[in-house]
Amino acid sequence: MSDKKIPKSVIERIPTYLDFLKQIDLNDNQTISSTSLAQALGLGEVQVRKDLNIIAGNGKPKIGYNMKDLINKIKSIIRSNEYTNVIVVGVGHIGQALANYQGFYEKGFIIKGLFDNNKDKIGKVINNNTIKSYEELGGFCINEKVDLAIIAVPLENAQNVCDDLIKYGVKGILNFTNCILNTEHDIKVRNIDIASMLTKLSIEINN
Amino acid sequence: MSDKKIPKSVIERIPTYLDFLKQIDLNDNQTISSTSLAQALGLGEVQVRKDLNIIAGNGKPKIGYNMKDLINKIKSIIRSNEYTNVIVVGVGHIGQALANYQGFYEKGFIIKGLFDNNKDKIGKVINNNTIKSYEELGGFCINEKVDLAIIAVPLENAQNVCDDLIKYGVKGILNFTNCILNTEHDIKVRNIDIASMLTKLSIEINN
DNA sequence: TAGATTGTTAATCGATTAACAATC
DNA sequence: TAGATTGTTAATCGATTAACAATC
Repeated sequence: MSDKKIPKSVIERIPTYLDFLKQIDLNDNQTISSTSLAQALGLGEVQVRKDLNIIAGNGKPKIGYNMKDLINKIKSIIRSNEYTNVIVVGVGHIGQALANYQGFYEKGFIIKGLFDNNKDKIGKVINNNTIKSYEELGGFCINEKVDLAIIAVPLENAQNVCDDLIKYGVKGILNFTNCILNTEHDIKVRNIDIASMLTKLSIEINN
Repeated sequence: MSDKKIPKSVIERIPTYLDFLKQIDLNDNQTISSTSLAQALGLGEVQVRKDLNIIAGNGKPKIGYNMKDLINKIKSIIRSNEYTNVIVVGVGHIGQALANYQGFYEKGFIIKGLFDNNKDKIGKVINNNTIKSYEELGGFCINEKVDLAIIAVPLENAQNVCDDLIKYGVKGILNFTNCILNTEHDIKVRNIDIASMLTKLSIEINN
């Protein structure tokens, strides 16, 4: 990356910007101002201006930001000019839902493989993906250059799977278990712990 | 609430503390120090001490924190001495996975109702819950005093469902769509946008 | 008493917001 | 030129970390 590091807080907002920009007709609107973006997304307008300056850095006074350019800049930050390969490890209820999830493709992700160690599941087809044996994980990750993996296995297997994925060169993990994954290498991990989300909501309601 | 407001950053960590405390045998260990907690959870020890002070506020020098007391304090913050009723609106792939999710009960949540507007789904039973018609939503929320709801409907219906839920007295919403929900009232919303999570991971990998 | 551990006060850091200058 | 809109610099705010005093 030639550019400076993007602050964590800005990363959090980038998908929101991209989603919104994508849904606007580029023929009708060639530029957009930070003011209108801020209003539509419920953010501060100075914040949006600062974000866009970090992301694209070529707004024009009086005119705003060129939408096409903005979208391309964001896409290049995400590296989503091409599709990114993702695998799902663990095809339980959550794993199945993910395998069927329609939102990935339009955001530039393709589920390339499903893995499970349950013999009854191996070979079954979900949404055009055949469930593979866990033994095939290593070879697959290396051959297909898998960068991102989703862990949706039972809690007790999560750390093992995580260790394996790192070994096989995966660079980012989306973890659906509430296991605190131990990762020494510089791999990126994000956790989605659904029950904890409810817990946090519960606290906020009473806070 | 008689106590002061709990800062947002501390709320984020409370489920982690509780999960960890619960898995320790209370007979073997009656107290725990901030140092050991910090190490186990990969947090700073001063941070843990500050958090626990806000949460419980009765650590004893040389001894640490009484585990039983700590657990009870956290539970009272979550209001999870009793079970909290949750409903799921939208029984697609994600909704079904949630209906089957085993992690809720042990964290004090019970899925009390599943709702969908698809006639083919209404009446079907998932994990002991019969899918109800969307028309029944209002009466159900009011009668059962539902505080928390999970939205897992298609994007285009999300705002409508949200408006209805607010009308029916729901206080917190877990939103699985990538719709930016518009809520004027002081209702708490948390978003789980799975595809955006992958997007953020993608950025971090290249950042 | 001495040492471990807590709680408090001050310093640092990053993110947000405000004020204002630059410019198309 | 005047006005809208950007970008920059400074102020504020909240969270984290560091230093240290209090105490069981």
